[in-house]
Formats: sequence, structure tokens, C-alpha cells
Amino acid sequence: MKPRLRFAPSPTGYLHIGGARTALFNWLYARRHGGTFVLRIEDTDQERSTPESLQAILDGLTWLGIDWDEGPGKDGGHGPYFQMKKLARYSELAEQLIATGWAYRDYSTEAELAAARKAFAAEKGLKDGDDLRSAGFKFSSPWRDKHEQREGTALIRFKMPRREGRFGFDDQVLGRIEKPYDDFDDFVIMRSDGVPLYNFGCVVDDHDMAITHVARGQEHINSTFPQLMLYEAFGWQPPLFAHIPLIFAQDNSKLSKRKHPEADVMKHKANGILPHALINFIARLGWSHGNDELFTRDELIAKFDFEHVGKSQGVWNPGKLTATNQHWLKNTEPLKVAMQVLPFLQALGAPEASVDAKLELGVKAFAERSTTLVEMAEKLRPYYAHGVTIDGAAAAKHLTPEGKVLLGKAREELAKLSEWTTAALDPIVKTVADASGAKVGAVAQPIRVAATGGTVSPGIGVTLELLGREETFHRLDAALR
RNA sequence: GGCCCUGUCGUCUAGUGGCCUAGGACGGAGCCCUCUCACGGCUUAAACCCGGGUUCGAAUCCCGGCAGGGUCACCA
Repeated sequence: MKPRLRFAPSPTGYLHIGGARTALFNWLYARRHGGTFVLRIEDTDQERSTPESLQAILDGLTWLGIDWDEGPGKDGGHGPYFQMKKLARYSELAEQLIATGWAYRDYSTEAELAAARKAFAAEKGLKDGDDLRSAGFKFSSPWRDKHEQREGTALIRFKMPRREGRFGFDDQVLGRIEKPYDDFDDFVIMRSDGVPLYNFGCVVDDHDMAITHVARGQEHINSTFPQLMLYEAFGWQPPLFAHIPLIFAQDNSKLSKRKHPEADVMKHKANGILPHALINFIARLGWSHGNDELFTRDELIAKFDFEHVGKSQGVWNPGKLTATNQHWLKNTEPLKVAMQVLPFLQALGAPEASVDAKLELGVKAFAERSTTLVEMAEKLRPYYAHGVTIDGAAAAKHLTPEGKVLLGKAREELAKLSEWTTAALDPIVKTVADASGAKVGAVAQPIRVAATGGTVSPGIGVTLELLGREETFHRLDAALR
């Protein structure tokens, strides 16, 4: 049987890096085994769900290249893929649970709940600000064993069976995990407004969508238990679970949307990170394949498994991300990189730039000198300008009288060239050096300073080819004057 | 606090009882290459949380501490 996996975000914010990795692992597993990857939107939190967030998540996944076989815009026969569109289905199933004795209507009012909390606090001698949950507060509804129907709003609670012992599941990455039955109270499955709660909607949908494997963050370990009870109540076969470790920020706190900008997937796009570099990096954050570090997309698909997903939390390492990015900047076809660096270059004030031979050459020259597309664009920018401002210190050091003599000779040699290519340009430096008994460096630096305004650039040949014949002479003559 | 999960260089990790005087990557230090800057190559410092067991032998298995994390909603 082909596996079916899903990513089920709630549209309450941008695509979080942790969510992206969860999506990636599910996607990778589905792709590896020729299965199906489903995107389901859990929009039952109407307070926080927004269409903008939905779009942001879709955009994030699309940018990363994580495509879904079923989900928004792609009907696969297991829809709807938005939970708010299947409210009737949840009600029907909740009624079924009531009918079979696995759930009950709870007519308790807000006031009654508050009173119960207050009584509990008083009994335990708690102060106002104390957390009742950590003190062990559990609400036992008086409606658990009443079977009467009543007018008015009610929520529906799952009737947790009173059993001795423990129950659990075999996690694909963590191994056997168990908990005692009495750890759970009668959790709410349907709100009084008819909208399902997470655990209920999740189980119903995973079943309806025939999901076989669920990979999700470790923060969901504890919600697996009530979900397991729901599967039992319905008599459904639960999927296999794989709980993957959380990602922490460098300050060792959970990577949060508010405190850590790196938590936003699209922020990395803006920072000039290649989507595949991000994929490669987050894949390695929590999963490994021996000593391998760099993987192409196909290699990731061919090698991914839950067995080698780590058990402990990982810390975000920006340096390694940029190192990975640089590797892919160097190892991706220049044309593809050119297309991605173009917007950055144009934003820097070079609207005339386009994806052409010049830009491709520039990408080749600067890929190994840049860590991000932003940096590459900044380095490319001067090659799209007319004229250049020469750095004072650089001029003082290299555009000395002697330097200018060598520069002048180089200009003469350059003028003789019929072909303006790196191959033709490169030897000029040595030619001039040999002819004038100077070191190559003594010739190269004045040219570099005159052509770029500074002491740092790629090889003279590429630099001048990038500049073009006309602009090169323009700058050289300006420096010679 | 109850319950649950985890614990190898600064960070990500390899490691599933002998191959480990613990390997790789990022970062650090140094050297080489070199027209500058990079890239690349080489070298190097740096870790098995602690304590008990089990075993001929433990980073690997067990127990106990300790530490970190998760979770306990009409959020997901």
C-alpha cells in the first residue's frame, strides 16, 4: 500500500521553519515511497485564522518546492481539505460517539467551570496568579453520566474510559511511548458552536484522508494519546506516528515567531537564501545520513527515513545555513542562480540588469565569494554602474606614480585586444609585468583599483570582461587622468 | 507540580557492546595555493552529563541522580 502523508498547518501566521521541516519530512517520505502528500488546512481557530496566513503558508511551501498532491487547489477525492468546510461531517461523527457512549453533551456553563476552578484553588490554597493546570486541576463534568437532553448550548466531551494501566504507541523515531489512562480527563471534542477541536478534527481528517503516517513536532506527543482513544472509539486503525525534535534558537529557547526572525521561512528568501539550501539545512537539522552533509533534492528523497531522525532538540545555526547556501550558490547552474539574484540586483538600483551572458558570468565569478544572493547582488552592483568612485586608501597605495605607469602600459596592451574575454584579458597582467620587470601583483592591483575602485575583486580577466571594453577604458582613463 | 521525551566537540551530528587512542560538517587557529578577495587543499584545538551496575569488554544495555525540553484550553 502506498503511504499517504500530510502536512496540516493552521493558517494563523506565516510558514514557520519548524512547520516547514515537518512538511519537508512528510513530503520526503511520501516522495521516496511513491506515496501521496496531502496538504490540509486546519482553520478551526476562527479567532486567529486569516486568508493572508493561508496564502503565506502556500507561498512558503511553493517557494521551497514542497508540492502537494491533494489539498487547496488540488482535489484528490479525500476532501474537503479545509476543516471549516466539513463541519457537518464532524457533527455527525460526534453524534455517533454520543450514541455509542463514547461522548456526552456537557451543558456546564462558564460560571460553573469558574466555580469549579475557584473551589479547587481554595482547596489547594492557591493564590490568584497560580497555574491551575500545573497544580493538577481537572474538570469533572456533572454531565458525564447524565443522559438527558436539554435545550441550550452544549459542548461535547469525549468520555474517557476509566481504566487501570497504561496505553501508548510505537513511535517511529522515539520508540515505545506510554502513559497511564488516569492521566487524561474528558477532553472536549466539539465546541458549543459546532466547531471541532484539534484532536477531534485531526483524527477524523486523518482517517477520512486515509493517512498512513503522521510526522509532526514533539510538542504533539501528548496529544497523541487522546487521539489514540478516538481511534479506538471509532474502531479505526490509527496511522503510524513519528514525532520529530523541536528546533531551538541560538539562545536555547524555542524558535518563536515573535522573538526570532529566522523562524519565518520567507525571511530567508528575503535574505538571499536559495530554497534548496534551506531545505538541505533543515533536513540535516534533525536527520542524518552517516557523515553526509550536502544533498541534492533527489538524494534527499532517495535517502530520507524516520529511523535516522534524531531524538533531541536541535539549535539553529545561521553560520552553517550560509555555508550551505554558499555551497549551493556554487553548485547550482549559473542560469538558475542568475534568475534568483536578478530581483536583488534590480532592487539595488540596476533596473537595466537582466538574465544574460553578463549576469551569468557575474554569478560564476561571485558565487564563491558570496554567502547569500543579497551579498552577490551587492558585489555585482558596481559592474552595472557607469564610472566608479575610487577608495582613497586604495588609490594612495596602488595608484602611485609607478602604479600609474604600469596602468598606462596595461591600457596600451588592452587597446590592442581584438577579443574581450577572460581568456584574452588575463594574460595582459603577466605580459605587462614581464615587459616592465614588475611583479604581477604590482600590475594587477593598479588595474583592479582603477577598474573597481577598491583592492578586492575576482581575477583581472573576469573583472574586465564583466565591465566590458567601453566601461573598462572609461574607468582606466579616469584613473590615469 | 503530575505525566512524557531527551542528554556525544561551541553548534548540527556519526556511532545500535569490541572496527572508538570517538569520525564528519559549520565555526576557531595555523599552513599551502595565489594578481587582491574568495574558492580549494592540508594540519590542529575541541565532546561521550554524573554515579552505580551488567559484561572478558560500554559512548553504546540497566538503575539512580542531575540537566534541558514538551504537555496538561470551548488554541493548534
